[in-house]
Amino acid sequence: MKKILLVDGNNLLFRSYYATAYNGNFMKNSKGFPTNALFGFVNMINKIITEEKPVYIMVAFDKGKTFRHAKYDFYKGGRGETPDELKVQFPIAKELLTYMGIKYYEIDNYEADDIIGTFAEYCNKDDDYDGTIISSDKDLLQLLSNHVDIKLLKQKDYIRYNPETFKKDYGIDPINIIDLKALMGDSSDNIPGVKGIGEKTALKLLTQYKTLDGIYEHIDEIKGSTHDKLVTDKDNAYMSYSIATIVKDVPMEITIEDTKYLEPNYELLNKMYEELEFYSFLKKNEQKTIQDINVKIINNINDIKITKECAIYLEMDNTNYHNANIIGLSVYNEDVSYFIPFNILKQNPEFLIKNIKYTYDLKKVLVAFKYQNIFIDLCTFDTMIAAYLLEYNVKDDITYLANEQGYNIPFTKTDEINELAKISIQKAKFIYETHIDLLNKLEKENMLNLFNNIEMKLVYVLADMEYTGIKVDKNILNDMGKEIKNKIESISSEIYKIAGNEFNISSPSQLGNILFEKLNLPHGKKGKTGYSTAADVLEKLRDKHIIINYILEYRMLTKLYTTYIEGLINTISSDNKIHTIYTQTVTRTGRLSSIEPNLQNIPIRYEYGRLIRKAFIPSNNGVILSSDYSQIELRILSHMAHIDSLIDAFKNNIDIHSKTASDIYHIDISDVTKEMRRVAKAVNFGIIYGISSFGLSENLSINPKQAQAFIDDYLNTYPGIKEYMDKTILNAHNNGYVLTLFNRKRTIPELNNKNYMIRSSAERMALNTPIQGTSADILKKAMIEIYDIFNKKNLKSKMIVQVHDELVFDCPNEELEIVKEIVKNTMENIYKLDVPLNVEINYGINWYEAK
DNA sequence: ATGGTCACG
DNA sequence: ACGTACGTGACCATT
Repeated sequence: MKKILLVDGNNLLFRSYYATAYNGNFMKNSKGFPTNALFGFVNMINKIITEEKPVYIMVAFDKGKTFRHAKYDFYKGGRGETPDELKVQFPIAKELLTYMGIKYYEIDNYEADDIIGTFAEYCNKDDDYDGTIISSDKDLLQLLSNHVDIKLLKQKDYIRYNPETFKKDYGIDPINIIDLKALMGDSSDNIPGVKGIGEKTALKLLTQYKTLDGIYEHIDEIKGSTHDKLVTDKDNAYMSYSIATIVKDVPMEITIEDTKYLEPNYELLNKMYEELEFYSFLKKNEQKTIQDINVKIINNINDIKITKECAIYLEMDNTNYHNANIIGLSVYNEDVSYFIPFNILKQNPEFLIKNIKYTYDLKKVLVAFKYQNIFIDLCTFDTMIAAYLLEYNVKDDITYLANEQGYNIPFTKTDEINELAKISIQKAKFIYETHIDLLNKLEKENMLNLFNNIEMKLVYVLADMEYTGIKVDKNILNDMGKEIKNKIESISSEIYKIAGNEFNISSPSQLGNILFEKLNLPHGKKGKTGYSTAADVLEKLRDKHIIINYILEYRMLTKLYTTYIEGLINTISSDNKIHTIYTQTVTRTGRLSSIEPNLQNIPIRYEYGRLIRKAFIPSNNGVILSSDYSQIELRILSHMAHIDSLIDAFKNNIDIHSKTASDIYHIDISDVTKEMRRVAKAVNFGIIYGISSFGLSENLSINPKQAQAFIDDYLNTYPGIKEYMDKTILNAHNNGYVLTLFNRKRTIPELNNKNYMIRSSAERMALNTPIQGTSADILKKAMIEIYDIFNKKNLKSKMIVQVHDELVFDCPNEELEIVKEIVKNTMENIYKLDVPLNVEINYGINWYEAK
């Protein structure tokens, strides 16, 4: 059996163009030639080839006047024009394919679909071949057969359909997609369909009568308005049917054997990549040679001569630097390129560290050196941070970024010191050579304050927090673990008894089988793999069967056991502390995240899980002190949108959710019930997240209409919020990005996506990011300031954990009062908004008691 | 490797 | 009619 890939070239190019284009502002090479669609296209083709390993592959394009109408009209604002910036990329795509060793076809007056349809038909007629279609266009589903499947591309990944899986999902045979389209139409394809009939009605009709013909044969059995609509639009339905049908007999003298995937012509391909400035693709085809730098591997500390600022790259043997050894240090500037093995380095690093100015992942360097009792404090430029702020793709391995920037550093992991030194020094070289460019870019974006005064300073704060760590009482975790384990065992046997057999309760698919097949409970939404057994689905089934309670209990207990008992115990170091790593370059909003372990999601909402916090204790006699901002995001929103009534409420310390409740229910605040407050709280969250009636309705378990009524009431009460939201979205569309108060930038290419769902999601990001991001900025500023004050006052107290709007301190008893004062004062006054910031402080003998 | 689930703000 | 809340990370089962 030989496999042929049938790639929808038009679809791929259009997708990648519109995924990354916003208002004429998109990727071009330095000559100004647009390259955004091509970049995605090449990426996609490479990915498909790695994943599918085809023997045969062809790419189809539309050509000439397409009679099944402009599928992409929607994008073109009805003008029927493909944007010039996209048009010019088509010929290049075809040229690239040729160099890649891939055949492409375009045939006068046919669409890509038809060529694919014809190849699909070849596969159906010849048992030697199987075809796989690559496209995001659901039209092509009609081509599914025993010999043809499809990889239906989604935003991030794909779904693979064959006739069976398709029928399972849609309830009709693939070929009836045509009948479906004939009924429901397709606006993106200019297929009218029958007016007033949507997917639901169409599917109902088709399950009963199988085809369009079937429906009209039994038209008398169909009653009501559906009947009338069908009669009125009969002609349209049949016309739509013919438009929706993909041609399977395009006259062409091509055979599958013609489409054999050939060896690429690397010379021409690379030349083209050079032209397009696709350096990251270039490297894949080149010999992985190492540029000849004269690297000196230092054997004697006295051989080192450094007179000016240099870039360094630290080589370690593990990505978790709390548990890793230093292999050596590369040092680079125009005059020197050294590789200093660890045993030499540790002899006398003092003279070196004052010249360390440019790094990649400074925090890693700081922490690793702290473990060696070496303290660095003069480095002011970190490539990783700069690149993150400028929205480059930043990973903890520098090689990715360097290669994306046109460098050619191999990913090879090696123990051989000469080779390692050569590779390592190139990383330092990359850091040295690019720092000015990055600084210029930061300046151009008005981000120097954010970079220098927030992010770079924060690196030192975080390094100290990570190195300090938080002390953990292992016995408490062990004791809880024993209790939880017993509970899990008895609940499991209870579940097996009810189910009638033993199975893996942790397997969603096995559990789904038991619940929805064996016990016949009503099932809700289904995902790609089967029925959902998520907590919100099970919650609705609580009354239907006692097993549900047991399962929810089992879920909670196993989560606690695996993640918070076993998981945490595994991360405790020999000093009885947990040393997390705060990732400063991951989130799209500017928040931190915490890994290995994640200390930002330790249970708190439910009492039993919350007990885990008893294991987090002060390092000596003292307290764990926690300080958190109350409703910081709502305050920021009130500030940014200038909502006087909310600002006043905050000024007067009025409970904001009750205030909102009184406003949207139009009652006095003293008459607000708990339930009203709960609803108002959900609405407030919704506003921050970029509200949708559906989202709110899900959250509150009410119907979307009621939810919409709440939203309308809210926005009528606070017209300023509505204006602010409209303005934010409009600006986001115009610019293609949003900013926080401190100029942190988030580019959102999906704002222009043709898909309503994706575009809406982008708009919600545009609404949420300035709020969440500004909150993150403020937290970071407060952390830096508190850290400085603690140092200046020589306090023993330590900031040890950050949880987005909360800081946690390890505080000796004698410093309790001063720390309370410093922390509250600093956090509340770190930045003046039109609203006051309010901080609550709690403390106790462990994290649990600090509530 | 990826999706489902669930822990947090 | 579409099919949804924003931002994360860890673990398990499954491919």
